[in-house]
Amino acid sequence: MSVIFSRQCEYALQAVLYLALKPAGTMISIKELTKKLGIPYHFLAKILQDLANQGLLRSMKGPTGGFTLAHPATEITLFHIVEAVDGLDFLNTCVMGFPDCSGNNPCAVHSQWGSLRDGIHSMLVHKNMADLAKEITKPEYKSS
Amino acid sequence: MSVIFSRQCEYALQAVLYLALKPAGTMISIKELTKKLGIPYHFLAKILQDLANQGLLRSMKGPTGGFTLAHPATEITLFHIVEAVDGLDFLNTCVMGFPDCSGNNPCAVHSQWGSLRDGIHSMLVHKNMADLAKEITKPEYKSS
DNA sequence: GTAATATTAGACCAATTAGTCTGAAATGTC
DNA sequence: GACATTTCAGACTAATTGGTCTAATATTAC
Ligand code: FES
Ligand code: FES
Repeated sequence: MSVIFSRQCEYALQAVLYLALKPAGTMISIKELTKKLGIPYHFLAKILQDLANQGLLRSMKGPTGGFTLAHPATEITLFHIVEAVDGLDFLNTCVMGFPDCSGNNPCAVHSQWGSLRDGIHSMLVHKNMADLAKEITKPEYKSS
Repeated sequence: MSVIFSRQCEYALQAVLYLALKPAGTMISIKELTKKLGIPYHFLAKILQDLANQGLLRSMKGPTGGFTLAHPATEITLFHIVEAVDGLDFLNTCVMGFPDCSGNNPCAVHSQWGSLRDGIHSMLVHKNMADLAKEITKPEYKSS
């Protein structure tokens, strides 16, 4: 199992971060992304298409075509991507799997989990792509 | 998607908690568990068998048979159950899906995720079944 | 010992998620 | 306009997880 987010979502996060590192408006092809990030070509294609349809990315066909951020990197957060790919269910589901995660009918770890979840939530909301681009040290993002 | 743990693991947590509410040594049948907790009978059977094989539960066949905790409720933590069912991968995998989650090659949210993860980890370790049994208010656990 | 009741074991099926393939449509270059 | 290169759309396959079914075995009660 992956941690919290689906693999699809993880790939989306990685790819969008890669785009954020390029000068605004630069078109990046799936080919380049798949080569640098090691994500299966056609799978990534579908994910990016989806993000484009949802307005997070812009795309263009033909040679010199590719994908680019649809908004300034400062305005795209991790949260936007997670929301677009996996949805927001993780914000109100119970760790122990009980159906109603709320103050009404809390499980025995509800309050503790609540604050941890808030922590995750705020991490996602406060980290925008420009921040991440500045902090990233992974080599696959750095070369050319 | 479930939050962090597989559905199997969620069911295990719910079931073990149910056992912890009964006087030590009381044998509880799958039938009772499945009725009270709404978990599919045969699926739960497999999960409990597995927990028994791993030494967390004791089981007995025949009428008056069933399952019971193999150790005092104070000595079984959420962590023990998660470890037995899902394993400990969640403790060292990257939120963004990168292969190596460590200080060597951290992603841009590694340190923040690290402390949140530690929070989850310590929640699991510090909550034992006796604690949970005391705190639980869910009706399905309370009636006889 | 017989019958009833419970777990055990393992094969099996269903649903979801991950990943592949093919062909069409758009765009840039010559 | 022909051609190469790219995304686009959707059907398809593979793998994992969730869930079902059946027959066997152990135990209790009569
Ligand atoms: S009810 Fe369990 S985490 Fe909210
Ligand atoms: S490297 Fe991403 S969370 Fe550790």
